[in-house]
Amino acid sequence: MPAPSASKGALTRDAILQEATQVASELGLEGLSIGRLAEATGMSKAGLFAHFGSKEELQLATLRAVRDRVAQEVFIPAFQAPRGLKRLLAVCDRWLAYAESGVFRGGCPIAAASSEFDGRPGPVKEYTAECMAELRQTLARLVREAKEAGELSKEADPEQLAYEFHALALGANGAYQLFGDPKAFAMSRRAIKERLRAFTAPGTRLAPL
Amino acid sequence: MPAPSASKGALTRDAILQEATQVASELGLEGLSIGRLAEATGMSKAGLFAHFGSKEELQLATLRAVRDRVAQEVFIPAFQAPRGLKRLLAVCDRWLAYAESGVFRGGCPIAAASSEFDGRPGPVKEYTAECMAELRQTLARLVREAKEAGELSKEADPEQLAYEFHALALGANGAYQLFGDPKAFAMSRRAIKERLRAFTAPGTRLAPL
DNA sequence: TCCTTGACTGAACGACCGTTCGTTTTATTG
DNA sequence: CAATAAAACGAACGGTCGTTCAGTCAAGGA
Repeated sequence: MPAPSASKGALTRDAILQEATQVASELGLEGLSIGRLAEATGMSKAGLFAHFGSKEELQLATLRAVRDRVAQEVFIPAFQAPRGLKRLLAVCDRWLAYAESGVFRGGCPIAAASSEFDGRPGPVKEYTAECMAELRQTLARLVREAKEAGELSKEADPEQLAYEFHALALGANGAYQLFGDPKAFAMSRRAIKERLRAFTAPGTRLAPL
Repeated sequence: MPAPSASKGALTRDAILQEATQVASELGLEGLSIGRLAEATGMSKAGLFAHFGSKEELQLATLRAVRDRVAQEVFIPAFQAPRGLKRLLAVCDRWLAYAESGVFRGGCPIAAASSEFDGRPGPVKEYTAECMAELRQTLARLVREAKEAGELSKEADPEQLAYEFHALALGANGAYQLFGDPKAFAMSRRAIKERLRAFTAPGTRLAPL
């Protein structure tokens, strides 16, 4: 992930953030303490701290790193699918695969942060809300494009469907973490597929999802 | 809520737990610190601590208090609806109303705890998982009963639908807390209604939900 | 070669954490 | 009312938290 010609500081910063995203995934952004993170990365508290200047900035940097990772794991590959229904399904499928894959052992850190900080106003809450809103708006846009392509009927409500798919994605992420049951992903996939079926022409293929 | 003839100890314990559920709702079960809780209830740390013996026991007692409240706000009234589709809709509707009502200002504390502790094995995680599983199993049973009553077709999969409704309920709770947008509840209600519509006889009334 | 700059360290800070202890106050009961 | 039990207290414990600061060390440019 780090550019090969990056300075020494940027290199260790990236190493810190990689560890930080894992901890945030399992223990949350508050459980991500500077002392523990310093020990895990083999450096001093003060040395690590200097890279961020405050705990809040460390939390924000961690979330930004997660967002970048989501872009590479979900959005960039999914957007190679042709515009329309296929692209919509690709984003749903990729996000679920991302949550299932174990790239973050404790599930999506942004999802965790959105629950952890929804009662704590401030920049961290705002940033996670932005990320969540972005995902939902993207889904809504993809539904709209599938309608424009004639693959979904006029009755399909983009905001409504985006809301539902978003809830099903987060639900699978949460259920998997809480119960350890990987069937959650299959159930969310099925729910999305069957919901879309109501808005497609009778013979339509709702491919690999 | 407390029995009128309860001892003094039980009374203050109930008062502590009422405050604790509010804090847990907004700041989570880890944010619920004994010092802050003591200050909020106007007693000393040691005095409060003695009621529980450990922080973990305080957390468990808080969750038990929330569960009792959910029973009174959701399950008991909803189960007065006649068995079948109406009872299923009543549970969904009541749970959403509970999440929207502000009985817990930061949303459902059990939902918050399930996210906060899903990466921390132990009694607290186990208890929240039990509560969540109970809700899902109840929903599945109600779908089954609606099928037996002939109100839902044979194709309706109780576990699948329970999973979906559960995800939509948690999704509304989370979206409302994060975005402050009460439309989330209407969208979850609509999603549940339209999903059930696919399994009902053409003219069926999907009443007040 | 000297000097600057950036990265990092070790020690310390005040604040708060959960928890323990001994004592004092308050309820309950005979 | 007196005796006993329960409840609440203040002070302190070791530990961790985020943060600050002065100092070390190595790399890079003039």
